[in-house]
Amino acid sequence: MATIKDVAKLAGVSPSTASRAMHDSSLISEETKSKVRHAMQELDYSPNFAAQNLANQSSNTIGVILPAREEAVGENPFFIQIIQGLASICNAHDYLVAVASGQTDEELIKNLETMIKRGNITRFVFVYSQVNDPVLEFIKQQKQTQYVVIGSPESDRDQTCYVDNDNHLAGYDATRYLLEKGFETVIYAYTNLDEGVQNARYLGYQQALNEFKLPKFPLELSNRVADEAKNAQALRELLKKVSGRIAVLACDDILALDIQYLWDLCEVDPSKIAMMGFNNSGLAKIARPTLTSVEIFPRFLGTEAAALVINKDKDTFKLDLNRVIVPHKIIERDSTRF
Amino acid sequence: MATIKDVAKLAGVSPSTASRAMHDSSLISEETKSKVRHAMQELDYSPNFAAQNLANQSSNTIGVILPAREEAVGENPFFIQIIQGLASICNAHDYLVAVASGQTDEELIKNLETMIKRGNITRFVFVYSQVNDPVLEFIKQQKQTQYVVIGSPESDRDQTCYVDNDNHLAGYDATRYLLEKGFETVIYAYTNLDEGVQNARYLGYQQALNEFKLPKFPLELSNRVADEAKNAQALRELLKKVSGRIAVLACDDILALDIQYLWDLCEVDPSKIAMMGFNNSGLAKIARPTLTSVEIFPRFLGTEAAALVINKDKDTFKLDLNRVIVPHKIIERDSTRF
DNA sequence: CCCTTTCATAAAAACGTTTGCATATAATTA
DNA sequence: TAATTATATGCAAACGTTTTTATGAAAGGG
Repeated sequence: MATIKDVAKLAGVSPSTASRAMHDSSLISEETKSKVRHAMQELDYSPNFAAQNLANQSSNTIGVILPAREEAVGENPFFIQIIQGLASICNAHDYLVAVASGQTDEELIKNLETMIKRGNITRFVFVYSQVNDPVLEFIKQQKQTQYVVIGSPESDRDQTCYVDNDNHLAGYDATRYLLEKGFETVIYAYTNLDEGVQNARYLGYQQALNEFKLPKFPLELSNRVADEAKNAQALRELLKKVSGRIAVLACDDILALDIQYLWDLCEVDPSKIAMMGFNNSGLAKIARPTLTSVEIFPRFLGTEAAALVINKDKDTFKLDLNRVIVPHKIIERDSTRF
Repeated sequence: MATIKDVAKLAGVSPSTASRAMHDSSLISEETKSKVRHAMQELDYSPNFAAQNLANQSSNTIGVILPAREEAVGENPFFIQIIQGLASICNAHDYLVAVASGQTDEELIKNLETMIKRGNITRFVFVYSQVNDPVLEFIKQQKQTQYVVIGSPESDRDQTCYVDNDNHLAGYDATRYLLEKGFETVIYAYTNLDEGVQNARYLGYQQALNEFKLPKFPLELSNRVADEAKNAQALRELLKKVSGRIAVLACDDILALDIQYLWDLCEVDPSKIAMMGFNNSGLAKIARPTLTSVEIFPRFLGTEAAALVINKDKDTFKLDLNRVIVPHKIIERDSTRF
């Protein structure tokens, strides 16, 4: 494997000159740069990461932090697309992407300590966001570390750099879409309004209904299987109060699917009620009827986060790049086509 | 940050002695080792990865390779659990886990080249397996690289190191489970027998039926939404030929769910037909009725792969450790409880 | 034409380890 | 007691970069 010394020798210069030429230093003449470039080509040279890291006292590595809670991992079908996007961009910029994980928060933090201390890793991407996250707290405390959160940061929103969808707007757009389709009643189904995403979508839903001067029908359901009867009961009660053409907007596709299973237990004709979800997950395509949903482009969450975190060292970095909003798109399917 | 020189100075020895002491070299007296250990503690020392990598000409980094095809990523809900498991174990052993990805195979290979050449990364884990995979081919060609495949290697099975479930056995066990429950007809539904997993499960299914001297009923379905009517037709045809208590064993939970949507189009009472799937995905819990499925413990695929790839350098490495089979477990739910 | 500045390059030190070789001391043997 | 061998340690080079400092040549100014 060729080293910078080989390049230098072939180009007839010293290693220091070769190094500077490679970094396009203004100290080096165009002529010499050209010689060095040719030597590099000739030898198929590319610099060694370890040596660079050692000399620069910094690693060209981005740490990506997965949540420790096993459930959290299972729940989110997007992680992998996010990581894919992240790794694509980072790799393309010659950054390595190192995954940090663990079975508990403590273990995860211990692993992060290692990465920071021994690996000189200073830039991180959280692929989740949680209230009172001790892991985030830990990273925040470290000197010299920088991080980007994917999702809506649960605290210090103004001080943290994040990339997210605009869930408020998505809720608004979805609701308007239904209203403009002529549905007179739109129900918003959720499981837990303490969860940021569900809440944001709910606020958007409210805003749209306010603009149309229509009443809101929030419906809290349980996502526990055992509570099915209770859920059906809640749904039945609510349906008694409403009239006209009805649509149910569920906070995500899974809940939408859950509700579709509930119709049997209610005395309504499912084909008369429109359904809509969020996330455009695989489920939406296989459900019957196929489910209208809001695509949120998880891959772009990854690519945008990568762009942010990579540019963090460049001092040209602007504050208004601190938050990136990935757009969404309504994917219309059979569940709202009538 | 403390370096080995600081430790050496505090312990009153030279850096080389300190280094040897840390590696528990037999050249160093127990007394000196103890002094060094104390100094390490005192200074909270831990070695710098970049320096070690440079000196050792090898990186303590495991590359984990995600498939380039976007669909492949979306399809497999296990990736993230696998990576979680992998990262947990690797991090615990002071290995970094670097993700390699790309939008196309070419891009992915280019990124891998960088990791190998510039990053000194020589050990990889494929979190997927594919026939005629150019990426695998590329890694195989490299000198000095070692890799573990998660899933069943599609070629060179005897020469490659892999960790997988025993899908044949899983198919067998699932079928036996149904037969022992008293179902007289077991249908195996699949979408593509060219796919290794579906095929292996099918073979196990066949074996069980042979042992029971019962006829096999393979049923090929399309997973394209547009083919729903065709699927229903195929199912209806098949049902005409069979009798007694019937169970459908689908090659995975998604297909099982798909089939449940099909009952309406057939003239059968769904509550009379048992359903069973594989993978114990989230779907199995939310389906109605809840779906009996075979849990395959994806996290362990990751942890076992990590153990394999980490031990690959130790020359104690035995051939019979070359393949690791992660056990499965039938999770009984309502869809087969009658 | 000498002095100063600018420009282009080289030499050497540094980053934090590991390791081959040399060396010093203690223990053994003749 | 001198010669030999074990045992324990230090020195210095090496890994492949970057960067500070030094050096030489050309150019500009008076």
